[in-house]
This record gives sequence, structure tokens and C-alpha cells, in this order.
Amino acid sequence: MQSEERQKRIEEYLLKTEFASLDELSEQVDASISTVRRDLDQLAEKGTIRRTHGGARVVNPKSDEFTFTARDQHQLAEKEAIATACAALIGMNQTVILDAGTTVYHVATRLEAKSPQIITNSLPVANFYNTTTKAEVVVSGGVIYPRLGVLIGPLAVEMFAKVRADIAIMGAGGLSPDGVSNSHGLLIEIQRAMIHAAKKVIFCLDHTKLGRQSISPLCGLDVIDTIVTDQAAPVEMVRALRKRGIEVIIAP
Amino acid sequence: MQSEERQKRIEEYLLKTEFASLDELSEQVDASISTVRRDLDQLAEKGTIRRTHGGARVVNPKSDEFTFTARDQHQLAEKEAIATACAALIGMNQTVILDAGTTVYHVATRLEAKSPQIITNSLPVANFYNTTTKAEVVVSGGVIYPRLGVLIGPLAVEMFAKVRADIAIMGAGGLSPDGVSNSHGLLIEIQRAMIHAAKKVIFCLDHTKLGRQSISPLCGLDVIDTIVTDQAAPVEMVRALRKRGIEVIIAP
DNA sequence: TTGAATCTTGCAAAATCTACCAAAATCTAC
DNA sequence: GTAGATTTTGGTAGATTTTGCAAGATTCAA
Repeated sequence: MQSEERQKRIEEYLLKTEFASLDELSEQVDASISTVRRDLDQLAEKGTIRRTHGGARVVNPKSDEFTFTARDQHQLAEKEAIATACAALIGMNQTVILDAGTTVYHVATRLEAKSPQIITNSLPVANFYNTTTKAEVVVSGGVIYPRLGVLIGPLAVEMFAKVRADIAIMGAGGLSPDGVSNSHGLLIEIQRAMIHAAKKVIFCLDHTKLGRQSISPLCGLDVIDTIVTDQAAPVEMVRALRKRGIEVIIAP
Repeated sequence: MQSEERQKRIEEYLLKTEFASLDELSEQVDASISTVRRDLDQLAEKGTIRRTHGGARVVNPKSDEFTFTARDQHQLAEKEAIATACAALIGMNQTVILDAGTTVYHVATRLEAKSPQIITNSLPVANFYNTTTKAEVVVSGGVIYPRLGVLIGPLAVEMFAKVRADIAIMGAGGLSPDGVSNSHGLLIEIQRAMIHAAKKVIFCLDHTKLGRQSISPLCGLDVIDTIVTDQAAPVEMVRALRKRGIEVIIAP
């Protein structure tokens, strides 16, 4: 087989799988690893694909960004259920702040019909709404925090400090009786600004997050209006939260 | 068999298979490798097929799809050449402002090795750099302008007004002796801020943009340091630009 | 920080390309 | 129809490109 044909088959294969290792591609086009490596270098030069350590991936995956989806596999069914339940809480034409977690991303994909005004610092969310005109999307400025696809830094904080919204849909690393916490310290300040800017604050947390504590404290329970979780949520925790006046929705 | 018939059969065979090796074709038309080689040279000259190492391929494969927007298909080869030439102008660790055109996007895909600091309002560019830590990417805030994947509005303008960069890599709708112009009025103000923020201003313009005028005037020629274009650029225009002290680079 | 995987680089073998040549086929002029 | 010129064809030698491999450097994940 000639190099051009090989490269085309590599492209096609990557379009299907989104990501492939060198071994995989080598077998797929029946050439040595070295040859595949050189082909990938050329394709990357052309800009059609993206090199990664150990393989390659498409530049513009039609679905989601890769590392994002990888992270997403955990608790996928629960997250989708939570997202659907949470989206149901949003009215038509509301202004919604969307946090940058994976669960919140799923909420974003279900909001299109409500023609919302969205404010976000999540690249995947921005990307999702790039092709539609149904929603007006405001993206905060900031520096890209790789892998998470989120914009951070003073620019982002300033931006959220300046806006007002009806609802903020948030994610977090853990929720305990002491409050909500998150694993990425750099996000804390931004999330506080988001919460401050919104009239109503909704947290989307699958059951693994409840009762857990993450590294950086984010806020107390008193700022939370609603929590959306899944059926495996510990009953006592739910009862305690409701006792404190927090609406807890359990997604089916 | 006559040479004409042979060439016709070669064309037909290639249309079916998209790729073919010399051996394959030689057997197919029952002629020696040398003869097939000469036939292919002639067909390639005519433009009906393309020569590759070890064989040939059809010029316009039906499934040569690019995941980027439809706008991108236009002048693709030229844009890639321009992008490569433009990327060569960037040094290591420089701060680079990237505009939101498709040509500029191609430049972005070639900058990773220079570990640049990138400032952009282009979602595709932001997305491209989402997975890597090689470059620091600052995204301007703004409202998503759907079809183009670009962030616009006061947030974006303010942001670019606040920063300073070594180089701005710009695109535009047209360049005439009167100056540079663009088709999307909403971008003008942002582009002006970009130009103002950069020490050196590079415009990437394929030959179809030279001599053309677009709707909204953007800036005069005097702010331009360098123009990167392709070989089909009108000679007189290039000479005139150089006479005005603008560096014009013609990508091979 | 360590160990494993992956990348880079240089090199030699294999494949392919570029002339070039001689034989075969075709054309031309008579 | 035929001799000589012209074109086409198939083959060959040397240059070039591509390929696979392996040693040493680098990167990644734990």
C-alpha cells in the first residue's frame, strides 16, 4: 500500500474511533509502527489529526472532547438521569450560569429547547452551542486549564463578578454536612462568583459525591437552593439536607 | 492496445478504487510498468489523476471530508501552505494573538512546538489546545457568534484592549490599496483591538483576498508589518505592497 | 522518583523514480 | 509495398524515497 492510501485509511479510522494507538493503527493499515508514526507526523503537520503520546486522535471530534468523555464514563447513567431532572427545573428564556463539570455538561445538552441565555466558562459547553442559534451563549474569558476544558484565572472571576443570572447549575467534588468542596483549588474562586451572581443555586451531585469531602472548601450548605442527585443517594443525608430547607431532587 | 484506450481504462479503474499501485495498473491494462508510468505522468499533467509514490490516486475523492466548516474547503491547499509559512515566522515562547479565521486556525495547529502563549477569541483554536500543556492559551470572553465559532461583544474588545502581545496573526475578507476590510462588522472592533495590542501584525490572506474589498473597513495598510499569501497572488499587488514597506511572504 | 512505555534519531535494506537505450511498432514519402 | 524516420514500448542502471529496525533520550503514570 502507498503512503497516501495509508494516510487516508488512518484518517478514516480515526474519524470512526476518535482515538487510536500506534499498535492499533499499525495493524489496521498493515505497516510497521515507524511508518505509522511518520504518517501521523505528516497528518498532524497538515492539521487533520492530533498526535498524542502513544497514538493519535481527531482534531475536531464531532461528539465530545476526548479526555472529557474519558472522565465521563464514571457513573454515566446516573449523570444522565441527573442532567435530565435538572434540565426540567429550567424555565423558558432564563439566564443560566453553567459550571464546568461533566454532569453539568450533560445538563447543557438538554437545554437547547428552552432557548436560554447561557453564561459559562466550560469549553465543551461553548463548543456544544457553537452550531446552534437557539441559545445565546456568553463565554467567560480566562486561561485554558488543560484536560478539564475550563477557563480559569482572574479574567473568569471578574467576568462572573459582573453578571447576574436566574440560575447557577454547579458541580462539585464532594458535599458533607460542613459544606461543599472541590478538588481543583483554581476553580473555587470562580465558582463562588458564579454562586454569588445567581438568584437560585442548583448543585448536580451523583451519589458518590454525597458525604464525601474534597480538598478545597467551596461554600456552606446555606447558599444551596436545590440539589439534584440519583437514587443511590444515602437516605439519611437526603433527609438531613431537606431538614435544612434544601430541596433535594432524586432523579429516577 | 492503444495508449488512449489504456489511459482511459486507467482512469476508470482509479475512479472505482480511488488508489492503485503501478503493479496493479500494469496488470489491469496488460502493459509494462514503464508504460503505465508514462501514462500516469500524462494523466497527471492533464490533471485528471494525481501521482503518488508507488501508484496513483484520483484527484477528487468523494469522501475527502474535513471536519471543519464548509468555508474551510475553499482554497484549502493554499491555506495550508500559507499557514505553514506563517507559523515559521513565530519564534519560541512568544506571545501570539490569533484571530478567528479559518486560515489562522491552520496556523494555530502548527504552533504547538513553539510553546507559545496564545491569546484568542476563536473557539476552534481554544478547543485545539484544550488537551495540551505545551501552550498557555488565554481565551477572551464574549458571546458566541454561532456559525464562525468566534467570541464577540464588549467583553472580547475589553479583553484585547487590556493585553499586549509580540505578534498578531490576522485574517480578513479583503485587501485593497485603500486598506484591509472584513465582511463581519461585529468583528471589526475586536480586530482593531488585537492589532493595537501587538508589536508586529501579520495578515494571512490567500490570493483571492488581494485586490478585493469587503463590506466593513478595518484598518489602513500602514499598520501591517507582514502579509503571507500564496503563489497565485497578483504580481503587481505584491510589488505595490512591498514598495510601501510591507514584507510580503509568498508561500510555496 | 522509578520503571515502563513512547519518542527521536540514524542507518541499512527495499521499493520506487528518473533518465536513458534498444527493439518493436507505426508512420511517411515515394 | 518498402526503406527510412518517428513514436511507442519494455527494460536497465544509478539516484532517490520509503520502510523497518534498534539504540539512546524522553515522557508518563504511579
